[in-house]
Amino acid sequence: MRKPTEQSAERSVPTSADVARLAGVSRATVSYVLNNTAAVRISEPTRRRVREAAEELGYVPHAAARSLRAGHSRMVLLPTAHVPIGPLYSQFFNELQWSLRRLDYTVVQYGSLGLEADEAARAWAELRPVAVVSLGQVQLTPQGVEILKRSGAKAVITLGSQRVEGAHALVMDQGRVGRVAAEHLVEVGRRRIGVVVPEEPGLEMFAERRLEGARQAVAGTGATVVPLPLRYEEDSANELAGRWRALGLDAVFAYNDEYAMLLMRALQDAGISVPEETAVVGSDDLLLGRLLRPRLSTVQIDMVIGRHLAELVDSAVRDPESVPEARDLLASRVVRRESS
Amino acid sequence: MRKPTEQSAERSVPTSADVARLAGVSRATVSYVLNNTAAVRISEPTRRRVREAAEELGYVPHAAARSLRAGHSRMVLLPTAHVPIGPLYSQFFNELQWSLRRLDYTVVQYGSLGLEADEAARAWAELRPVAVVSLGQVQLTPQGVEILKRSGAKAVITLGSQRVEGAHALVMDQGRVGRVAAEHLVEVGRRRIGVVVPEEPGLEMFAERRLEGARQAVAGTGATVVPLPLRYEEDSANELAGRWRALGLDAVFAYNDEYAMLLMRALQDAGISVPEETAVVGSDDLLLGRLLRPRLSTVQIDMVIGRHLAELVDSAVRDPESVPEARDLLASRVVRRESS
DNA sequence: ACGTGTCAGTGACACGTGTCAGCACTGTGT
DNA sequence: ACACAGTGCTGACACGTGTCACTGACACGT
Repeated sequence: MRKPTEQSAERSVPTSADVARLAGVSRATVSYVLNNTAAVRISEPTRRRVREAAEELGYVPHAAARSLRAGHSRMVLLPTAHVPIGPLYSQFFNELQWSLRRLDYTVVQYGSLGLEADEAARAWAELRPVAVVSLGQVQLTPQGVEILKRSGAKAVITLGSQRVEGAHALVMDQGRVGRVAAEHLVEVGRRRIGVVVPEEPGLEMFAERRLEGARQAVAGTGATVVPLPLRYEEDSANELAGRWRALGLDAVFAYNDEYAMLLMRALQDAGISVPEETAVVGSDDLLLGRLLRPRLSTVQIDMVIGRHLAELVDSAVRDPESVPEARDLLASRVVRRESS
Repeated sequence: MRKPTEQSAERSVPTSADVARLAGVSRATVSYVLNNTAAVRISEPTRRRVREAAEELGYVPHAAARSLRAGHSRMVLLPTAHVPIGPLYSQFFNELQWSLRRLDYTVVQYGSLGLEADEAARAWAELRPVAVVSLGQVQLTPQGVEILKRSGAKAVITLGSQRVEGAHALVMDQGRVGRVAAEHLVEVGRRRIGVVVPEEPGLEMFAERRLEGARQAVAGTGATVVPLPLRYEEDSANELAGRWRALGLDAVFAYNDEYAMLLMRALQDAGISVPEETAVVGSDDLLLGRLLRPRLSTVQIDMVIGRHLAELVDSAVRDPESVPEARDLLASRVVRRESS
């Protein structure tokens, strides 16, 4: 009764030593049994005793101790700042998470709101993740990448259009979205095509690429592209619609279904007929776009990036030297409704 | 030149021992300096040498080792399954993250997609978080709570309308949203009020409470409430609109601006005039709702929960026995536009 | 009686960190 | 000359885990 092991220290969390004591075996045996270590043979009765003891104590291994001993973890860190919204992102994210779990990684999102670039990198490095996937919300510097790699990260991967020295990159071909939209508009006979460029921060890298894609699509067709800065507010849209005739456009690719809806309403309120006078095309195929009259034409995007990205992570972890510089084509097609 | 410490073991992660060696001091001193331990006095020149050595090696402390030694962490775990979308959630989430950081907690989101309840709890427990905030996407059982508490979690907090034995709860008064909506509709003279109940999984707990709130609001006024199951699809909305006249409703609170927009369009297509024949009220005050004609009336919700929740976490960690059973009123008001 | 082999399990170390007790010096008062 | 306090630093332990080298016990063939 002098040892405080049994019930007196009730509130301390059980360790594998406690399990070993209860099962009457050594700690090593406990480890072998609970991890199903193949190279060691333990008799079935002993296995049962260990498992029952673990169950009874409610033993849960200590991840930190485990990865400390192992010298590495299977943690993939996903820095998060302002959560982007929308079903597309949600789908991508779920797919990434799911695919990484299948590959036996643990996905951890780390809130990095309000941290400066290298400060953030240091915070991430403390967790010793095996890989870091940056969605471009926190700007990653080459120094940041160096910090992470030095801390043992096998792979640092940037997603999107940014490219950082030392990091792997999965380039999303956002340009493709602009390209198919502009191609469609040219095909239906439009000549002067506006391209909405959102002014909201954090969207630049998508917007710029889509604009660029549209430019490529019209090259050599005689059509032209005009960038149109727009904030996601009614006033901004009305202001733009007010000087629409002066711009002399007969079509607009509006970055997004949301921006498209906003702009289309403003155009109609300003007396501009859609699609006769101006065609409107959005992107993402939101259900809400189908509710407007005319129904909104849109670019439908297949989000298969999640699985690609997961595989990129895995191969980069296995062999950090291989730099596949993957590129995803963002398979996308125009769904023509009534607004174009 | 026989020690592989300097450049030959280049690729190994620097530890505090390496820093100590380079600075020519003991490891203890390094720890004291880098943590600014108040109770120990170290001369300024030594401090500088240590800091410079740490800088030169790119030393980053090992969070796992640290929390292993400390016996506790400042990690708040936020299980994530299907990411809910929408600006409201985004705002809440950023606020929570920000507030917890100010209280010196580290927020970690853990992807728990596809895990069963207690399996998930065990996975979380491995990380030994000091607190777990469950948003109700993964159903938490009393056993799950027990597992977490036994693993050292000081606070297990559920957010939303679920309540779990053993866990603290921050009850969001979702009923309030339904209440103000229904009150408004009664006030403008409506008598038979439909309340849309989304059939999508994961929304039940919100939907049920809002319905309940609407029921409370009409009690004693002579008005009645009719629940209307609806999927977020055009077909479902059209089907509902097709039998609208048979339902004999003169108003509907549609759970959401999105559902409201969907339903309103279907009603109009079915020849039912809004708001004359049927008034429509949504919730969340999406910008897009203002684009429809008539403009959508909506319930505007103040999301101040983030800070409340952070404070609840902190107080629960400080004194796990205190059970404040907090309740948030979801301060909300109707913004009347043209659809009601 | 002795080497050889298999089975079932154990003891001890290392991972990187924080902290406690203690040690060598130096000044300071008597 | 000695006690005493203060300063600046170090040695050693503990946290919980995985794994390697090793040990007793027993069976078998000669």
